[in-house]
Amino acid sequence: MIAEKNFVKNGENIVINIPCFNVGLTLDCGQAFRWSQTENGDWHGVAFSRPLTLRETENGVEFIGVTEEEFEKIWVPYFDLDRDYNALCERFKNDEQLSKAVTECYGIRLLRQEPWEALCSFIISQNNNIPRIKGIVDRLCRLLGEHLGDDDYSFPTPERVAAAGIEGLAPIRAGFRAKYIIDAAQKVANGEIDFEKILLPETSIDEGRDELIKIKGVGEKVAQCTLLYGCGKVDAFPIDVWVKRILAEDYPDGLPECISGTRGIAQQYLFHWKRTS
DNA sequence: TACCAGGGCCTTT
DNA sequence: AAAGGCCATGGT
Repeated sequence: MIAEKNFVKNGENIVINIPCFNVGLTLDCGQAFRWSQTENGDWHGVAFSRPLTLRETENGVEFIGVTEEEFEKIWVPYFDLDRDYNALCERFKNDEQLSKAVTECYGIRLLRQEPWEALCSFIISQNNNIPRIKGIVDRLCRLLGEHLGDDDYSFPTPERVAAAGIEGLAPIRAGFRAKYIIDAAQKVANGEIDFEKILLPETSIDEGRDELIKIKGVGEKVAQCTLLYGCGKVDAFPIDVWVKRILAEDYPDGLPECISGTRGIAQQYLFHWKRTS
């Protein structure tokens, strides 16, 4: 179900036309690391072990080769298509800086990724740059993920990663982060970290954070990223070097009231706006 | 509270 | 082409 129900089946494809969905911005604004643009301008990647190609046309966004069932079950939640971003952005415009951010970065949607993938990806992100993060994640998936045909691989399960061990991860060249990835994989695989519970709406951000920081190499920032991008906690608020700068320069007296409840989405607009301006 | 931990991208010289 | 700064950080 989409808030503004506006999709049609076009042969093998689903075409949607909804406000505030810029595919390139959404997939390349630093929240996910497994999407890339092909030569003809399409976007291709893998999520939930399903390869997907997206195409922006004048009729809307085409989900190539996707059934209605897969669209509803997988891609509507992944691309947060049930949320009314126009209403959200209107609310954000009550703040001066945010008003610029949502105008200049119009079309960003917050992706609802798999919890384990988000956790692992943001452990890899620490003290690292985006091109290299993508490289490490790509090598991890090729090394331990399931081959899905063509050049597509699933994100490896925590069990597979834990079994590989620190030495087994050497080929992905994650550096000092390898030991953190293994500790995370072990704690998720043995149930010490229970994403089923963290995913429950009644589990608070603080509760989730307290669980996640038990993992070596997971501090406040990586925990907040995992909750925001992987656990549907849209009020989680990761503070990296860019957001720290924004807080110091633009919000010395604290965050505006108009983002309460969805602070993480506001953060995504501010982060990308600051980084690209 | 500093400083250190892989490695490589990217800008500057 | 070589150098050096920097990077969606956390541990010690």
